[in-house]
Amino acid sequence: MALINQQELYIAVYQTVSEIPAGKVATYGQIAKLLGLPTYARHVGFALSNLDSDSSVPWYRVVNSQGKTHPRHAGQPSFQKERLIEEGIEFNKSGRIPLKIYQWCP
DNA sequence: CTCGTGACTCTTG
DNA sequence: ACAAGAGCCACGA
Repeated sequence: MALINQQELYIAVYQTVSEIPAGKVATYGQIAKLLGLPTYARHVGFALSNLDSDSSVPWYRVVNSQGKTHPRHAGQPSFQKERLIEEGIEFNKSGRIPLKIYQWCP
């Protein structure tokens, strides 16, 4: 699908993120690529930053390419971990998610 | 038009 | 595994 307004991009991001099944994770870059925007990883992240805490979008299933989240946004680092573990996702020794196993493959 | 900003990604060392 | 630098695109001032 061809976008491209910030608003449309946000909507598309929310929709795509919502499609992520439980027990799987995706990276910002992956979301962007799925939308046909390989270089829009930052915008994907920005779209999620606009998200309200009341939103039903599972943003915690979205991590960066290293299977981790930046400390920049991490208000509650344990929240994401607990939430993911609850869905069956386990963390590596270094606290990262093994994307090889848990990355969402559409 | 130029500059600064942003939940990112990739390549190096 | 971690840190730093460069690249990337859209938007507001």
